[in-house]
Amino acid sequence: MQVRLSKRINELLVLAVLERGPAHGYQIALSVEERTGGAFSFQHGTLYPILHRLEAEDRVRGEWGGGGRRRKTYEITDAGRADLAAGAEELERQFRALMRLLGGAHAA
Amino acid sequence: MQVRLSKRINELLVLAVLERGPAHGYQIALSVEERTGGAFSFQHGTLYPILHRLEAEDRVRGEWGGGGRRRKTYEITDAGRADLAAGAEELERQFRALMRLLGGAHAA
DNA sequence: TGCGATATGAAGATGATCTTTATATCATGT
DNA sequence: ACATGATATAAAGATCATCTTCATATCGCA
Repeated sequence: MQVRLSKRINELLVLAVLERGPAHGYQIALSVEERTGGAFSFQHGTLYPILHRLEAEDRVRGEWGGGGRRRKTYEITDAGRADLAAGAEELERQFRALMRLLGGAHAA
Repeated sequence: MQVRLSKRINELLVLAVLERGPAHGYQIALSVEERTGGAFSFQHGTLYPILHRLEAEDRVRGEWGGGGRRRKTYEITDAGRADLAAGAEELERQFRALMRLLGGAHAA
């Protein structure tokens, strides 16, 4: 698997949540879990490094929010949006190829 | 992600190929690449450990084939077939959940 | 008799993810 | 006032899957 699928999926999940509007890390984790019906979730030791990577690569922009509480709000950048669109398409292509091969194996 | 998706996918790819009939490692690698249109492929340093794991867990059965050439032919077991069916279904469920979230992000 | 393809496996490196630890604020109950 | 649990982030260390490389060996072809 040339591209690490899990890594890519994790990035896309974060970007997809942020496409709906800015959020901070904790919210993103809750959102992913809720919006995938529990199929995907983040350990916080996984999520924050991903956010830092996305930020370092300008796919998201992070800003420390005011108000006592130490919290950082992220928003998706244009580059992030483009990456999300390309990634979602590529991922769907990959999964179709995968399910074609697995397809005969399960009922329904 | 509670279950490592890539690991699971790799196992299912191998099992799916073997469901079509016995094969040895090298053939499995070619088959996966061909049948997924290049979307998935194995490095041999990845494939053989997977086969050994599947064999140790009785999801496949390996037998050293005769004929000079050192080659081991694998066939899927009943447990492997059951695992494949369950895995394919679970994977499709996960994929649908994923695409629901990513869905708005790409054209078509 | 080289060379490339076929064929398998072990060892070491890389790196993504998970667990743990640390820190700190806020809301709620008592 | 104080404890507790939820919110919130991050670094450090452990684990483990995957990749790269090294090692071995046969087969077909030029």
